[in-house]
Formats: sequence, structure tokens, C-alpha cells
Amino acid sequence: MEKMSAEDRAYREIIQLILSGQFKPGDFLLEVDLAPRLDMSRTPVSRALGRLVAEGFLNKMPKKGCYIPFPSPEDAEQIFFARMAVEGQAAASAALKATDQEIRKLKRILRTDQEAVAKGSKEIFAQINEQFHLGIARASRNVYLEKWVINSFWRSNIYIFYFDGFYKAPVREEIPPQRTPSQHLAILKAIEERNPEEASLQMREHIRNTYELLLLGR
Amino acid sequence: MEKMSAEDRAYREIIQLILSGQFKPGDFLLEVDLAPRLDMSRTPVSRALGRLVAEGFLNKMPKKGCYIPFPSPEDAEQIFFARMAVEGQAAASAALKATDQEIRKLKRILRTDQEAVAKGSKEIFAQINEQFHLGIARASRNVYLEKWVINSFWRSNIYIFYFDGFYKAPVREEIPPQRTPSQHLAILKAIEERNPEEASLQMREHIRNTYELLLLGR
DNA sequence: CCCTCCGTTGATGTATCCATGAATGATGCA
DNA sequence: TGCATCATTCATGGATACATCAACGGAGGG
Repeated sequence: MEKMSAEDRAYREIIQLILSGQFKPGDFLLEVDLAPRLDMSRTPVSRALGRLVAEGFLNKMPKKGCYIPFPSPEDAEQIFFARMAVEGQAAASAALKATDQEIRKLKRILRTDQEAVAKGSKEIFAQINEQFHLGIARASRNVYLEKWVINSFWRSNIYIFYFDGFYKAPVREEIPPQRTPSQHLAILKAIEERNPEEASLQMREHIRNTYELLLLGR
Repeated sequence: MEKMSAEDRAYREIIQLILSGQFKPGDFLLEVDLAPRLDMSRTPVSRALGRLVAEGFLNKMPKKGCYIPFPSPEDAEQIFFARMAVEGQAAASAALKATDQEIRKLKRILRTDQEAVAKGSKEIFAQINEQFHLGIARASRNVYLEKWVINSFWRSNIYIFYFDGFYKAPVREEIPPQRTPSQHLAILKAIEERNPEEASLQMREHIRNTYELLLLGR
């Protein structure tokens, strides 16, 4: 990615800043702060923030700025419910359209998954998890579903990072990933068997499980 | 809407320009043309176009500009498939969460629907159709589903306006709405009976029907 | 003591200027 | 004639100056 516009750089870097925990919900992302930090003028920063708002990643108050939305049980329910819809459909579509190569790649990802869980590496697990979900979205061969999956996945990541810390326990523990790998395997198995209904069902079940794990005690 | 930013004005006006048929697929929407036309500088126009691209209405080529995407059978399949997912889920959610007031409002809309079809008024029919679909999206009480429904609805409107004119018959006839009103009624009935599965099923069937009507002969 | 008003501050919103790059067409050479 | 090359043109991409507006805080009057 040697040739990337300043706006694209700003877009990625801002996401990185958020996901790396430099900001907490309610914090304003000020153009005047970010611009010098990213070594560019306000213009591309402002446009990148506009994109993030359009994608639902950030909220905005006119004339005030963009801020990380406050997590709430209602919003969490909405985002995970929405994820069930789009990722379920994406899995079904992937079962119909994924190439053998893509399926092999997903298998490779899941092997690393097992190892990551075995080692208890939270970082790697999160990365693998993202690769798996976004890989299925891509295999759906549907640009709209893919975009929505990406957006809602990142958006729900905010919850995975922040939610319990603000509404529940003072210290945050890792996501208990006991059932996640087996669910991932079940999804991939359905896709491999070209069974869209089963793939959709398994995916929805998996997301519901993640949601319940996150919010309704553990 | 007395106090609206120039960017918001640009956003709405550009959508109007597109939907009123001033541009055809492949046409570039040039900032330098639009800015004087909307009586503002390039800045808010550019940002509005950026929003439209982020939302998937327009495509963009870096350093070249934004253009109305070319319709294609593949893209049509993708957008309608995606619509089935999100609107199906929205209908299910609406069946659970819609207030009685919202249901009454939807009923009112459908009464006008019947009349519009009876009179054969294409314009009114389109408007009613939008109100119905977006009304259900809103009743779902899920901001994510609602946003995606709005986006994909408008996006597929581009097809309703343009598709056949470019790929099939030279003259475009109205969408045969024979079955649409009864399908609308079936959806609303399921919502009123608080039956999410049935609402989802009917909505998906309705969208599939619209898709087949549009693309696979009629 | 409190409440109102107004000036200050600091951020976004907009306009404008310059940089950059892609497409086009003219030019000159083989 | 055919083709490569380069200058021109015209669009977006980015930087900067200015306008605008919301929040804050202090002065002044009740």
C-alpha cells in the first residue's frame, strides 16, 4: 500500500487508534488534535471522520465533533441482532458461492484458531476471529453484505473491548472462547457441504452465543 | 428544515437529481459542475458525494470522480439478495416491536396504496411503496437495520428506474403492481399478529417477487 | 447570593488556492 | 502512415484562511 491517499491513511489510522484503546466511549475525536498527530491537514482527517460517521462507527454532533458512541444494552442488542441478519445471510451465500480455495483458506485460519485458544493468546484470537468472519463475508460474493458485515463487526468490537468495563465488572476478563472454535468449525463444515440453511443457522447461533456471553453474565 | 448545513443540502439535492433522472448510469457527478448548480463551494459538495459513496449509492474512481454505477445482473442479484436479508429481519423485528400507532400508520399507507394502483398512478405508487418499506424499517427499532434498509432500498431504486431501459426493452413500462399490494397486506398482517417468522417470510417473498419481476421477464 | 448577559475560546463548517494526476490530443520522428 | 512522447487540460486531493456557532466563564445588576 505504497500509494494511498491521505484520507485513506487517516481512515485506517483512526480505526487503529480506537481499536487500540486510546479513546473511550464518549471521547471526542477532534480534527485539530488528530491532524498534527497523523501529520496531515484537517481536510483528510475531517473526511475520514465523515466516512466513519456514515458507516455508523462514530456518532456526530453538528458543530461539536465526532465521538465514540456510548455502549448501551439496547444498542448492543441492535447491533448483534443486525449482525445475525447480515452474517447469517453472508454465510448462506458463501455456502453457495465460495471457491474451494477460499474454503481451504478458511480452514487454515481455523487451525491457527485452535492454536491461539490453546495458547490463550487473546490478541491472536481476536485477529483470527476477524479474519474468519470477514473471510466468509468476502466469500459471499456480495459487496453489500460484505460491507455491512465489516461495519457491524467493527462496531460490535467496540462492545467486546469496552462494554463490560463500563457496565459490569471493573476489570475485564478475556472472552471465554470455549465454544467459539467448535462453532467456527460447524459453520465452515456447513459451507463446505454447500448447505446454505445450515450455514446460516450455525452463524446466527454463533453470533447469538457471542452476544449472550458478552452481556448476560458469563 | 430551516437550519441545515450546506453539506446536508448538497446530499439531499444530489439524491433528488439522481432520482429525477437527470443522470444515467456511468455519468460522472462532477464537483465542479454541482457546486455552482447548488450555489455553494466544492467543499460541501465533495463531502456529500463522499457520503453517497460510503453508503454505496455511487462508485468512485480515485482522482477521477464519482459516478452512477452501471447496472448489471450480478449487482442486481446482490442488492436484492442483501435487501431480502435486512428487510426480512427488519420485518421480523417490527413484528415484535412496532407500536399500535405505527401499525395503524402502515395501514393508512396501504389504503392509499390500493387507490394508487387503482388509478394507475406510478408516481404515487412509488412514494407509497417507499413509505411502507421504510416505515417497517423504522418500526424495527433497530438503527442499523433501518440504515441498511434505507440504503439498499434507494440503491435498488436505481434499478427500478434504469435497469430495463438499458438492458431490455427500449421503452419502459410501469412495474406491474398486481401482486404487490396483496403482498404488502400479508406482511402487515403478520406484523399485526406479532408473528415475526411469518413477517420475515412474507417480506423476503415480496422482495424476491419484485426482483424477478424486474429482471427475469415479466 | 444568584441569575443574566455578553465576550472569549475553541471547535467545526465553508471557501479558496495550490498540488497532483489522469486523459487527451498535438507534434515530431521513423 | 503509424506510433511514441510530451504539453495541455481539467478534474480531484489537500492545505490554509476565514466564518460560524456552541460552550464556558466572568462581570454586573437584581
